[in-house]
Amino acid sequence: MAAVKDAYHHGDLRAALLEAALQIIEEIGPQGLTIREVARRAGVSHAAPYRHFTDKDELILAVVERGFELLETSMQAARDAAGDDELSRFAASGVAYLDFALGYPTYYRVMFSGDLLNSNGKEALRHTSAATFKQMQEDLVTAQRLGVVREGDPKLQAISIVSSVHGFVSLANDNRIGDLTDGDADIETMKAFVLSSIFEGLGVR
Amino acid sequence: MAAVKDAYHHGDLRAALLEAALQIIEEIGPQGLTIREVARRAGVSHAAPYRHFTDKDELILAVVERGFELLETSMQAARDAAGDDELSRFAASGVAYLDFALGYPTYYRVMFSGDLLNSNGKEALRHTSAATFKQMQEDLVTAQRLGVVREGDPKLQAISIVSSVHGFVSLANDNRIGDLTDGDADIETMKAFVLSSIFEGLGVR
DNA sequence: TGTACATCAGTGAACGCGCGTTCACTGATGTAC
DNA sequence: TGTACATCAGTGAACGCGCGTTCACTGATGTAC
Repeated sequence: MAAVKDAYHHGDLRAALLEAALQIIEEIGPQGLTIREVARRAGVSHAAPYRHFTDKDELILAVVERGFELLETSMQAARDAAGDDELSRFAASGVAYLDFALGYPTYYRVMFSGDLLNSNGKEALRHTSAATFKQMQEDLVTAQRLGVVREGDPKLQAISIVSSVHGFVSLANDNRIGDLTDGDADIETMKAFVLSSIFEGLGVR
Repeated sequence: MAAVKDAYHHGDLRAALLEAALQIIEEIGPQGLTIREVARRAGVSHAAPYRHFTDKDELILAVVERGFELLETSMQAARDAAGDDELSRFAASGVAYLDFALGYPTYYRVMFSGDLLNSNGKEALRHTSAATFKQMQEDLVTAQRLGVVREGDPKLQAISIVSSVHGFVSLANDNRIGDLTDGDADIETMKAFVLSSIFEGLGVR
């Protein structure tokens, strides 16, 4: 809705284009994301985006990168805010992940749906998510050592956690949960329940 | 690879087109699914599919329907094979669901990704999945009554189960699990672990 | 069994469309003097 | 402060492409007699 400031020398067209891209994915879905529509929403000719991105994939990748920055920042902030207790820090970053996914469903979708990216983008994504996954396993090993999480293969435990979380936010973000429950659903209650089920499964005490 | 039998009067072009559609989604992804490519793979002109489907959406919907038939059949078969014990029947149908999703990842993707369907298709999907979900809740109520599942809101329990399962198969089918674990992953072991985590979370005994 | 004919599955040319990308251009902005 | 000029962000026309869909057609098949 933001009025175009100046026809010429937009100011920050790059950011406006990324914003428009998110908006499109949110309203129409990933298949509606075209350079021309992005330009349209930014109030600019369809050739203008090429001043800022060499091609469509680069634009999408820029959205993904911004999303990962946001995610990493908020997970780190949650960790820091949780103090010194390892389990608290671990739980806090998990909750932050969930909050990010539920609070920025469009980012989440772009970052993890995969359908949008070409192979280069997927490679970048692979590295980032592998790093997060490694971190998670280390946290689990620590938690096991502290005796707050059941002994077991941390890789399997991590897969199980990621499955629950990814499944829940995917369902929530696709509005599938409303379908399943006939609208009789409080997302916060469900979030809490899913989290407690995860902890239950890990044998957290 | 199957040779085209006859140029004219194909025999069962309809089935061949559905088969081709699945193949495309498997190899290229949903965004590669076009009427023209489907026709190409079936060895037929790009106008031929219109003898069997009024438009592209109808073709996709036909794939989805065949997928749901397969799913329902195999879940019912698993139930029947599990005997009289309610909990066994419930667990068996859950395992059947997982096996379907992992054994027919392409069907699963078409059926649950949502990106492929227009609004009519989504409506059909909504009804089917709502019915399955209702059934699941009834099973949980029974299991609670029998004292094998922890007391609690069956809707929340069901959401938690569906989240885990959907998350796991989504990750597995997108090859995301290989990314996360550097290929060091046995899908069967993971499947078993995820299932046991679900039961753990439900307090099954 | 043979023939005439209706049916209907598949053909191939054509349509309009929106896409990604390119290119010569224009004119606003910033800077050196 | 004023002027000349280089820069470079955005324009709009144009390209080739693959898409979904339509349409008049053709020729193989099935059937009535």
